[in-house]
Amino acid sequence: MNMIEIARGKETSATRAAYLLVRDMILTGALPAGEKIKIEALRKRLDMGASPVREALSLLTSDMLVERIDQRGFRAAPASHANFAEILKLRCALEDMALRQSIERATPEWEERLVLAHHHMNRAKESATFEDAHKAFHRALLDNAASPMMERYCSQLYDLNIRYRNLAASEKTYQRRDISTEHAEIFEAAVQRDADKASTALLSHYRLTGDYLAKQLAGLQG
Amino acid sequence: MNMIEIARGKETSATRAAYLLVRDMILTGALPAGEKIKIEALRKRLDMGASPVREALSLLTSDMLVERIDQRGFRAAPASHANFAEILKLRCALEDMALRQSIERATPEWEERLVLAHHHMNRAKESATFEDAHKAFHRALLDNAASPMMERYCSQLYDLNIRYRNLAASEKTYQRRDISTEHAEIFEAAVQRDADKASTALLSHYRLTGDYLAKQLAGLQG
DNA sequence: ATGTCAATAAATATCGATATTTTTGAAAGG
DNA sequence: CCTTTCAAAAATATCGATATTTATTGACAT
Repeated sequence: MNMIEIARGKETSATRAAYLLVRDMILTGALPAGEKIKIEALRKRLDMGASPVREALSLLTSDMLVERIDQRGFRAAPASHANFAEILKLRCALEDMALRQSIERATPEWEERLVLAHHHMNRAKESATFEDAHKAFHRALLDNAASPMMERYCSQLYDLNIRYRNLAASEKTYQRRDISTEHAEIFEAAVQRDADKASTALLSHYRLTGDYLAKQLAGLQG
Repeated sequence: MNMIEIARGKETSATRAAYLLVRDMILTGALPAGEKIKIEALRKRLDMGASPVREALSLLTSDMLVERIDQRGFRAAPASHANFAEILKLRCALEDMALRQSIERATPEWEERLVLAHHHMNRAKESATFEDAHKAFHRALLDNAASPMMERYCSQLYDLNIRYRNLAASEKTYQRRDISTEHAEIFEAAVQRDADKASTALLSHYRLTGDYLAKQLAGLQG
């Protein structure tokens, strides 16, 4: 049973299966940035009708992973240095706000969720589930802001950033910096409910990663 | 010839026509907040197949004007005080950033665009085109930030706010405050390239309008 | 009355075929 | 040699019909 059948089996609707699969294809670069997405080819590859594919692509527009051009179909969102810089800037602004709001509303329950998310991430080091655990940790940090729109924006920006990480990873070098120390710093500050310290640590984490990635992305136009 | 035919004639694709029409229906309240949107009914009303309607609704999901629930269709995004407060907060944060960036990059060309936008808005006072001119003025303020994602977010949030204004307008009272003075203040500060002053004026404009609307929206849950 | 269950009705999701539009590529003209 | 033009090919957009899923109703038991 291949990935497509698994996704179709698990997910209730063909549209949702297509959404998740295409999303993954764009994030991993299987559908390269800026490239035209041909409905017919995708339709066959995913083994479903054109309607759910089109609908999935329309939904991916929300996430700024797909661009829709009236009467001439869809394309994977282009990647550029300028776009990457914009994502970094917006992330810093929004996550600063979300994290402060999260800490402001801190409860023992949130603290426990955070402890677990951090633990799971450390546990998953080097494993295939690390990416998921990492995302879950970052999500848990902001969760408590109880601000659905902000969460949505942050989640979208996280994914867009992952895409650039994957783009950079296809270049030769690998991350050297000790990420887990940075995560621990953010985590400790959040648990201590020190918003300034936590935010500073989080933003510095993003900016360091950003600088690092920007260097790897030298082959990008824009 | 009715509105639908006009929209279909002007717009190249049925999907785009549906997108604009349904968007308008939600912003004006013709499709009430939180209400289920039945494909078949819309399909007949817009006189087109189900596919473009579904696709338009999927696109409106980007704008947070429509919610999609797998296997049980679409609904107009619910409205609540909490949601309204969130929109206001995000607008303030993002537009502050965008306006400062816009002013930082100020050029004579931008200044001229701003002058015109402000003039058109004043000219359109009391006219049916005021809403468009008002939106154009606010857009022009942020335009020069040259940050497509930020512009998109700001534009989305502007529309979401308009929806609440329309919701409030259906209540009895009307705006008393002198809006044009506030606009003039923002405008003058921007032209003087005083970012702090401009941002303060803009945010105060939003917060005053926000407070005013919040009072009108007493009939809302949440 | 109240809750459950099955049968029915309604609505969504999806398919396959067709109409429209854009793209391609080769021939003609400057 | 470069542009323009037009027909063929390819791709998108849309429709109408059908399969699936969810919601409703009313009979029946508690």
